[in-house]
This record gives sequence, structure tokens and C-alpha cells, in this order.
Amino acid sequence: MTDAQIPPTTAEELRAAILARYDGLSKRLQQIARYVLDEPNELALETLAVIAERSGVQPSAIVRFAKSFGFDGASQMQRLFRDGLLSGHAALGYSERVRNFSRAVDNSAASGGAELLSEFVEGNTIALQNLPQTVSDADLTAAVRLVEACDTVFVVGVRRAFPIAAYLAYSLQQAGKRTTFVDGVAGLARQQVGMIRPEDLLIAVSYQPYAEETVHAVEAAATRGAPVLSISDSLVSPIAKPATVTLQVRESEIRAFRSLSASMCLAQALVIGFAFEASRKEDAKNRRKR
Amino acid sequence: MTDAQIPPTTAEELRAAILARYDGLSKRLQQIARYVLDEPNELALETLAVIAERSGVQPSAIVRFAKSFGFDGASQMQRLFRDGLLSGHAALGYSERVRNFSRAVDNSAASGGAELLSEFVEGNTIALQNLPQTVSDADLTAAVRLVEACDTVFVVGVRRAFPIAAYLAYSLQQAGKRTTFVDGVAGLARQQVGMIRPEDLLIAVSYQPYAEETVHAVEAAATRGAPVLSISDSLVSPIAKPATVTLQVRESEIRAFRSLSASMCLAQALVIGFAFEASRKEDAKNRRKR
DNA sequence: TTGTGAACGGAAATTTTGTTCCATAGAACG
DNA sequence: CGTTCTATGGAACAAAATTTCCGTTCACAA
Repeated sequence: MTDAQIPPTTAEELRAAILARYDGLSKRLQQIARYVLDEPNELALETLAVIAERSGVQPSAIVRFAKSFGFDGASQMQRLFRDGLLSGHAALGYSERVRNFSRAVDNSAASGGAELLSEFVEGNTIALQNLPQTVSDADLTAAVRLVEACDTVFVVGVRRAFPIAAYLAYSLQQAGKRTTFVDGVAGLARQQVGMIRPEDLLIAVSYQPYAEETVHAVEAAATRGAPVLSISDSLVSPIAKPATVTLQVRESEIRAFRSLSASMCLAQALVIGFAFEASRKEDAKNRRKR
Repeated sequence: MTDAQIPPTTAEELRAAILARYDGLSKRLQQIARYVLDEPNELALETLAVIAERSGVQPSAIVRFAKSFGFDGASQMQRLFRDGLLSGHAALGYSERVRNFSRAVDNSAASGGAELLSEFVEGNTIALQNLPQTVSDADLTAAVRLVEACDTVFVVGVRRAFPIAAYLAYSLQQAGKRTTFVDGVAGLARQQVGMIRPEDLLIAVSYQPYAEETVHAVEAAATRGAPVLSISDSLVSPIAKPATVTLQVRESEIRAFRSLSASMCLAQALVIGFAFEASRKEDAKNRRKR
């Protein structure tokens, strides 16, 4: 190995490097190069032995290949593909990115918090980008169906979840849905939820640590046979387990303060999804009348 | 391990099995279950040792967890997640995937309500990115100073602005600031604001069309000599003109519905900016005492 | 309080994986 | 035709991972 080059840092870079050097490679190395280009997924998550067998070469040849592109070993090359696999779907990088981000915030803490806003923008952007990862279109559609199908929507959410719940209640009302906001004014929360019927729907919003009132509301609704739509940070949270449909939101966390932008975005998508469906049905009805 | 069940064969099956059995698991096993549900990607491609460290358990506990779900070992369980990761990506090459992604976003504008979520994510991302353009670091710093300097914060905001105001009130309170939320319960909004004094601060949140109550509150505060911090969509809005400091937010508008994610982000930056400054002063005070 | 059983953490043991080394085959050049 | 240099395959080695095992802790019941 006469090469002491610097290794590519992304899967795309490696791809380009392979293409550039392909003609200059030996026969066996070309064979590996083809496999690497054709099956990046295999590269990403199978072991060397498996890759070697599938591509018909020796494990040592793969190590040689990696080294000829400047890597320390084949493992280092694999890491590239694993990272790429995740970021390709904008997915798994999440924890990694959040960790990096928190570190950046820690560093800037010394600077006096002046660029706080842009740091928040970045953190919330990441959380937003990852939202579709935990909430599929199917989940959202199911949630919209629940809202459409029910007679009256009850919305509950306290403490940190209160703004989200308030938004849902307000804008569902605006969208023409009968909505009751279980706001607990005068301590009437239990009585309010006690009125729920099987043809209604309870939308519950809660994050760790799950507020007692909200958990009670969910249980009460379930007991009374009403469907429940939960918006929460975990699929096994107390309000998610009894729920008919759960929408999971992972917010960014900065200095022990968790954000709400992504939840806000989700709540909006839900409401507008409903408004859109409702208006479509209205159109259909009108057309039939003529 | 009294279980000799058959193991799940797909990641989804496992997910369902975990949810079903979650309550019957021991504390530690629940902890692992949570991690498995929340971070399937990590599960797919990190090693046991790394997963153990990140989730705060012992590697052996993970093996126990896997076995309790009928697997031979943790590796077998990992295979499930790896397969799932691949199937999500189809067998396409790299560039194809990227192309598909952008196409999906483009199309969603035209399509029904299915890809609504990604449309929202995109819109709100743009709004977030634009936030630093209308709110400078200097503005934010000035706003934080106002909050620091005052005796009691009054927060007002109704209708669409209500969730933002609610969030501000709640989290400023959490951050140790005396805060009154002018929520207008029992129609007492005017009386509440009537109590404001020059050493207090009114934070007003309002967007077009500006709510009468909020405009009144701002005017009342100004008359009584109290500083006003406005969060609004225009620098010339009725609540911005009399304000001491104004933070301007331009929200994204999607299908005629204006968003709130950027406002949420801004509110958060404000609160945490304050919390940060407050804790720094606290530190300084403590250090002086010794 | 004490006894019993399950759950847990940690370290040891084992298996798997990745890497290195070396003998050999093959090509290039003299 | 012989020498030399490079590339290759396979085995040996080293590292790392996973799994097993066992002493201890914890919770619950007597």
C-alpha cells in the first residue's frame, strides 16, 4: 500500500473516489469496487465475512480495498455507509445530531448566549425534520379519520402540553368541529371528561413526566368507551398505551428545556388535515345537490 | 426465562409484542423496551456495548430482554431491525433515494392530504430559518433584559396567539419569574392589566387581525408607565407601535393557515435566554458570598 | 424481621469478527 | 528464460463483540 491519502468522509465522496480510480485498480479490486457501488446497503450492515462471500472475494481483499482508499481498515469504511444509510432517510442521525448540537450549545454558553436564537432555530429544525420519522402518513391519516368520525372532540393537556392542547381546541373549533377544551378551570376537569360518550373523541397531549390529570382523563375516556388520540413522546407512555391512535413526537432538548415546535407543527398538520378532508366532503355533497 | 415462545419475525411484530407485554416487564426491562421503541436505528447498527451505554443498562440485560421475547440472543433481535432498515429504503442506490425524496416534497403540494406532514415540516423549517432575519440577537438580548429587570411579568394573548402566551406564562413561571397570565377567565382581563405597575412588564402576543383585548392591554400598560414587549407579525401593528421592544415573527402560511412553530421557537429562546442569564447572576452572587 | 425467589450487575468465557502476515501465483520486464 | 515485483488467497492472530455464569440486591410474603 503506497497510498497514504486522506480517506473520504462521506459515502458520496467515496463513491466519487471509486469511480475516479476504477480503471487503475486491479481486477480483484475492481470486482470489490463494483460490489461496493452496487450494494451500499450490504456494505453498511453485513459483516466482512458475509460481504466477502456474497461478492466472491476474500475478507482480506476487502481490507486491502479499504486501505487503498486511505482508510485504516474495512470497519472505518463501513462506518461511512452506515452513517449514509441513516442520513439518507434523514433518520438515525437524530440522536447523534442532537448530541452534537447540545455540545455546541455548551461551548457557546461561554460566549454569553448571544447566538441563542440561531441555536434554537437549528435545534428545532432538526426536530422538525425528524418528525415524519416517528409519525407516518398512515398515522396522521388515521388520526384525521378519528376526528372526522366523532361527534365532539374533547382536548386535554396541562403544563407543558397546555399550549398544544389550547391550539388544538381553538383551531378545531375554527375548523367547524364541535370541541370542548378540558381546561380544568374551577377544578372541573374530571366532570368535563366524565361527560364523554363513545361517539366522541378525546385528544390527549402529554410529555414526560406525564401529568396525573391527563392520564386520568385518558383512562376515563377509555373506560367510557370513547376513542383516544394521544400525542406524546413515547409509545409506551401512560397516555399512549390505552390510546386508539398515538402520534409520537420527539422534541429537541436544550439545557433540560424541551421544545414544542415540532408538536406545534404536528398539531397544525392534524387540524388542517381535518379541515381539508371536511371541505372536500362538503364539496362532494354540494355537487351532488345540483 | 420461562418463555419458550416463538420470536417475532419483523420489526413491526416485535414493536407490537413489546407494547403488548410492556406492563408485565420488570423496571429494567421496561427501560430497555423504551429504548428499543424510541431508537430503532441505534438498535439496528450499534453494538451491544454502545446500546447498553446509551440506554444506561448492562449488555447482559439487553440479552435477557431479547431472550424474554423468544430470541436466541440479542444479535437475532438486531437482525430484525437491520432488515427493517433496509426494507424502508428499497434496494435503490444512493442518488436515486435523494432524488425520490425531493420529488416527494415537490409533489405533495399537488396531492391530497397524505403528505401533508412533510409539507408542514418544510414550511415551518423555512419559517424557522427566516426567524433570525427579523429578530436580531440585539433584539432578543434587549427583550431578555426587560424580563430580567422587571418585578412581575404579565402575559397576554388570545385566539391564535393564546398558545404562545400560555407557553410564555408557564415557562417563565417555571424559570422562577413572578408571572401573571392574563387569561381573561371570568372576563377579568381588564382588571388584571389594570393592576400593572411601572416596574412590571407586559408581554403581548398578537397577529393579524389584532385582537381588541390585546391592543387594549398594551395601551393600558403604556398609559400606566409599564414597559411592553410585543411579539407580532409586523413592526407597525397596533401592539408593536407603543411597545418598548418588538420581536417580529413571520410565520409560514400553508393553505391559508398560518403556522406557529417559529413563534414557539422564539418564545422558547426568550425564556431560556432569561433562565440562562438568571442562573448566571445567581452563580455570581453565590461566588461573591464566599 | 427473616426467608425465598426473581432480577440485576459485573466479570469471565466464548464466539465472532476484523486484521495481519506470509507463501504462492502470475505478470512484467530485462 | 529467468528474475522481480505485485496481487492474491488462506491461515494465523488479535481484537472486539456477545453470551453465560454467578454472587448480590431487591421486593415480596410469611
